[in-house]
Amino acid sequence: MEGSSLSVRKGAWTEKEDTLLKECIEKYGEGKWHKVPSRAGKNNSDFKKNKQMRKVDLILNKMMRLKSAGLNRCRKSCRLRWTNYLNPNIKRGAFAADEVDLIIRLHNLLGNRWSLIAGRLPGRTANDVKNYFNTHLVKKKVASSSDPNPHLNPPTPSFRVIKPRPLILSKNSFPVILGEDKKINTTTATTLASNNISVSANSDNNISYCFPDENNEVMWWDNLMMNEKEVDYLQDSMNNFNPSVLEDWHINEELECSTTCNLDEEDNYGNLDELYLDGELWNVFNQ
DNA sequence: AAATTATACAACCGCCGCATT
DNA sequence: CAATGCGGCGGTTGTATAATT
Repeated sequence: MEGSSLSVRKGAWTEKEDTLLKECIEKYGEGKWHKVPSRAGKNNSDFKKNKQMRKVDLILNKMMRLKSAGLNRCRKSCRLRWTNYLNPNIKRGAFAADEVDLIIRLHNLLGNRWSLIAGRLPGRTANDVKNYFNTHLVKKKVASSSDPNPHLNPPTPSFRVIKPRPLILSKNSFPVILGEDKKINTTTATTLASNNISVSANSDNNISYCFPDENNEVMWWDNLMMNEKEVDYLQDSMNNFNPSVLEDWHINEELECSTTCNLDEEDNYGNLDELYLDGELWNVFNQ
């Protein structure tokens, strides 16, 4: 699949190209993919030239694509080859049963967001996950359909995709914060506490959900597993919220503040037992 | 054994959001 | 503010290999 001298190579990568790319990544690190084709296949001294010379190099490389000595590949091809194949962190071999289980669960939650799904499977790439799903999981579902003409009447998937919903709300649609008694209503507290969801607000009165510990895998998972019913419940609470209850709650105009809600089973109220003005807004989950 | 079909997965394409110019 | 370039993503295709006829 050799193209003309001015076009970039396509198709399968050769060993030589792989070597050039690996050496380039080892030398310069990942990223800056637009620079990779010109960097790969050159020795260090070439890149100690002055800025102007490097610019000339780049132009020349664009024209010549380093015909024989360098890597005649576009930036996207380089990135793809590295992220999907050459990266030493990639795990090879068949998917384990627990990995498959996780893929199915995450796909139910996230839909075809392969990069997100792969992000929870160490060593697996989005392409791997996508390929695996399409070849091993989708076909099984389709094959189970009894419809003789799937083109006219496509089979209904046996799984339901629940897409995550953004949970950032304006002050006037948010039900949680009450007045000086530092209490929140029962239903909201129950939902929040059972999902370990925290609430945060900045000085513009924009209130957001966040997860309590972004480094805690179990927490992350628990919160993601919040099902559609629970989300509906929460949204419903928000829709029925009376904004007047917010009036007594003062947001420090200088500092950002955040709260953590825990359900108190004794009086069935969610006590606002943590409130800190540390100037640091909790990491917002979604925008 | 040869031809055909199915499968697996590497790679490409077009689009998008974001940052920079 | 528009244009441009970049990194990244998901859908789709291409192709080598395996399985079947």
